[in-house]
Amino acid sequence: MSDISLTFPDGSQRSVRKGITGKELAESIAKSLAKRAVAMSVDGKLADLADPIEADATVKIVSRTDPEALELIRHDAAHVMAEAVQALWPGTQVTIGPVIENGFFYDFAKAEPFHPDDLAKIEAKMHEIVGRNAPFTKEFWSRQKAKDFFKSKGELFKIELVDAIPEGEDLKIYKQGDWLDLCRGPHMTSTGQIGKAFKLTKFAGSYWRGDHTKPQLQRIYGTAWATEPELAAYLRMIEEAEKRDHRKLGREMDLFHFQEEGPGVVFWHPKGWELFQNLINYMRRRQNAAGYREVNGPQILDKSLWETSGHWETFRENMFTTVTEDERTFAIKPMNCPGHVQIFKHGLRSYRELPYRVSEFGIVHRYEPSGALHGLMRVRGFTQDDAHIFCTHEQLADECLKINDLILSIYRDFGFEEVVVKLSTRPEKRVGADALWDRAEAAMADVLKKIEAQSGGKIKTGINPGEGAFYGPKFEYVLRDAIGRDWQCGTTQVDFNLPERFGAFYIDADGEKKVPVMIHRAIFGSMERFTGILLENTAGHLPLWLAPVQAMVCTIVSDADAYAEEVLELLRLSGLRAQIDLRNEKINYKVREHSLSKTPVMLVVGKREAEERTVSVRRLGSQEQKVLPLKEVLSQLTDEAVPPDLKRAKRAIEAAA
RNA sequence: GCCGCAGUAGCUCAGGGGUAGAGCAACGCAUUCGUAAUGCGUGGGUCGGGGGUUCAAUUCCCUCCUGCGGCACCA
Repeated sequence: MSDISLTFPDGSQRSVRKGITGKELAESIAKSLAKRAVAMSVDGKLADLADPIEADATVKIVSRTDPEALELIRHDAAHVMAEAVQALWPGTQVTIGPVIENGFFYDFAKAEPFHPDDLAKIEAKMHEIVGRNAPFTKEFWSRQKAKDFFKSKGELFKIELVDAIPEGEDLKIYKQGDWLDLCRGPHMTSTGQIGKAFKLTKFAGSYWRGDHTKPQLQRIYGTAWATEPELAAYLRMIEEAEKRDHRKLGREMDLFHFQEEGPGVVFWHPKGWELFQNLINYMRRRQNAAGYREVNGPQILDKSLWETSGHWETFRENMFTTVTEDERTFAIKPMNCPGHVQIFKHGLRSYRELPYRVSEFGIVHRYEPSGALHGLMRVRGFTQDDAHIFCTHEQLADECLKINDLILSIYRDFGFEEVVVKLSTRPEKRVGADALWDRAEAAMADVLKKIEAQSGGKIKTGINPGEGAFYGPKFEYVLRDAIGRDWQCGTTQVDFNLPERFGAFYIDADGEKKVPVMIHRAIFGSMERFTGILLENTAGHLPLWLAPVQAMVCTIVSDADAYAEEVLELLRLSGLRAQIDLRNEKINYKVREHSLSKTPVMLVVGKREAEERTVSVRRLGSQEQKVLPLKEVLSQLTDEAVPPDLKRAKRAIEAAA
């Protein structure tokens, strides 16, 4: 029998018998290793320990605590959960149970819904199965055998899965004791390797194959880790995430609320609106500096306009409409683009005016599915930091790159450095000829390459096939927040359709009428949603330039009231958003209250400060107190409160002058 | 929209076939106090809406609305 050469993680090489299994290999290396081994990695690909190694490869024996084993623990836990559910509720069909970030799920078909208490029952049964420590064994079955078997068990979904496996591919069955499942593998050596560090977290509805026209299944989510401290740390992390839920922060900080009569629309309170306006003002400055001019389009327009734009055909079910006394049908705008095209079209445009960039903080309404609504993150009425650029084909790529620069620069101002740019290509439901789509997608693919190259590898890119807007392909900018969640915010969409549909044109240098290309772009996307993201990212600890109330002057005794009023007045004259708390309460009480409402700066004044004309400064999140001269505090705070773009401008002016 | 769960005072929540309770908040009084809750007192609820069962419904049933967790959809 011939030998093969294996390379190990430490770089050493060894010649072994061809067809040696991972288990044999581990045993030949060290008994202790064989004991710890749960799987192996062959050329970076996880495999069962019982698999034979047939060719030269880099091999690592994986033990339970290796990072590679984590997905196996989770996958094995999914299998054990499926066994547990079938043991508790015979007749339940199993479907699929993949590993996901931080855990796993399994989708079941069961006539009776699960009850919340069932999670504990299933968990207990899982512990029992893990305790039995039955080995995972793999068998290769014929298609027919598998189908006959699952048919006899009434597992109709599994039969569909068998049919979906391409001809020529092995059909693997993994057994754990008496229970078995169709599975691609690999698995660890036995159920006992899963350990105890798992927990079922929630259950939910789902659709077979993710398709809402297919049967509804019941999904159970779980999390699993190699060790119990890791599980505990994960559960703590979840708790932390809940604490920074923007809906909770919105209430605690008195920023906004929702109520029954307005599903999906926001009631902004004074402090929330202040924050919102700070964001708008920042964006307005950035856009104006980048050559955009702000406009405002009508909120309600005749149906005919939406027919021309194609919205009536492709977006109708998402639109709020109204019929007036005279029986005209109007729609509340779900997008700003048709309005901007009207502005472009008004009067004759010369090629000299291109690129023609118009921006609008456009309030749009979309009838979103009820189940999609989620705080500020998904609403039915929201403000877009929208803009449209009318340009020539030649200008298109350059404009996309300019937008890219602007977007990335703005995200950096909010501390979002990790950004992924994705190109979404033509969807099934679309307007425009395929030739136009070919052209747009080719141009965008080219720009995407440039974006990646330009960033020096910092920006990751990707493709979302079929997810473009109905009028054109788009770039989606996805940012990652402080706790690792991804949010799609910005978007750049190239549109060869709308200008043509509306008959928009410009007079070119040769005196001919030409149809411009239109670029739709948004940076925050939805101002509401970005506010929510920002709140969760900062856990409510907003930077001073954004905080609705920047400083709270708190008195210790009423003897300091007059001085406190004077401090307040000076703060306000300095352009700071300050408030005063003269209530007859202890300072502990005031500090606690303003800490809970996340006021960034507390300026405490008592008798001493009043006499010395100082203030005691306490920053949110810190117990430290600094007693400083009033003058110094004013200059420090005013400096800190300058928005990042104005700070840059200030520096630029100083450098140039 | 689909599946499941929930809706009780401004907030957080307890209760449960005989028309409701706590803490915080609010209001009043006292307290002038050095960095995360001063004390005492008072007021406040058609128990999400509608319908049904019942002598009696906040409680049980139906239905609608809203929210929550997913799915599907998406900025």
